Amino acid sequence: MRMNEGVEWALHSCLNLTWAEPGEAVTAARLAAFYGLPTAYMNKQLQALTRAGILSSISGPRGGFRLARRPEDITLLDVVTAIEGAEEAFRCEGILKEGPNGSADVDYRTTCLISQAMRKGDLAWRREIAAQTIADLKAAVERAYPHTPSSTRDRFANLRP
Amino acid sequence: MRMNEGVEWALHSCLNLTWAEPGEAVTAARLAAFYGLPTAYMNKQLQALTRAGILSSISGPRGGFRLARRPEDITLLDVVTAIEGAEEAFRCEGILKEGPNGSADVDYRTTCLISQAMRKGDLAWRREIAAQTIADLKAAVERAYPHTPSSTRDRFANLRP
DNA sequence: GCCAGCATACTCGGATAGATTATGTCCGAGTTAGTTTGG
DNA sequence: CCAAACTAACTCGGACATAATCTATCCGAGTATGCTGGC
Repeated sequence: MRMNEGVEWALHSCLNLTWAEPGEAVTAARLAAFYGLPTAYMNKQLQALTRAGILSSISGPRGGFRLARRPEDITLLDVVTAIEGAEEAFRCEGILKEGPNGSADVDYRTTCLISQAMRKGDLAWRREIAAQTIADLKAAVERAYPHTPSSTRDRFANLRP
Repeated sequence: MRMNEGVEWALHSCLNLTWAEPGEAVTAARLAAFYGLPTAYMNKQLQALTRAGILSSISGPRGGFRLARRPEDITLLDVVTAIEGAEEAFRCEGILKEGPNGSADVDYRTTCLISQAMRKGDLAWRREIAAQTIADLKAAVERAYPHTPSSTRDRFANLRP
């Protein structure tokens, strides 16, 4: 049950984009070089974020990615869902169908008590990370590491990808 | 981030074992046939539960598996951890090491604020499913479906695996 | 009739293949910037 | 000198390989059972 590596990349990239020059689009190559990551695969993650409406993309020279919404309106759950998909972690495949008194017509995701119990956990997880936004993270980082905004901008400016 | 299919099998099997005849060991073949699942793979899951101290196994004729502890002392988290392992879902690989002012000596799982934010979600999930035991499920099922204990025992007795 | 020894069938346990998903890479469609050429 | 068209480089986007993990299977080590033969 490991989460995709791309989730970490996506979260860091969204955060980094909050510190980019206003109106500036940052290319996938720069966002990847920021952490020494493979460009093409980073591009893949950014595409997923774009499809989810979290980033907007611009083609051609001077192109790249920028945040499509305000950081206050992007929750961590949004980012995770964009990369991982929306389905819950626990899979109720409805094995009760084959058990005693089982029926193929019943939706065991709603009637099976095990499924319900696991869903409680899933919902608690979702609630927790949906309560935190990129803006919250940005503020917390700037409080703990005040130099981060400027050093991020510097790195974007000086990186030669 | 899909959870192993085996988690569902393990949870149902633990529950079924609470309804077995007291002192009776149930073979992997019967537990698998209960839901029409492949025996050998079910055996693999039961082995994991045994290694985790949730079940105890007995070899030879009249052998099989039984609960190693009281249902009150087995949480859903115990079962999930036995199958999935103990590591958390979100992977902080410490990509900040390669970022500006990054250091190879720092443990970014504790200092990275993104990692901390995601850990909040992970802990909420763990807390929720650790609060529920096999005994709780057993009681809930018996309340909702009173015939389940006897029909489970019947199926164990009559299954010809 | 009773007991000891033995063969046998049964069960778990770990080692071994196959399928699915995640990871990583490549090249083409579209776009913008700069250049060139003609008026 | 100015403007319009063109060239060329750059960027995203999706299609294509490779690696890791999950799923499924197989066979061997060990054990309790039931039988057999002797006392």
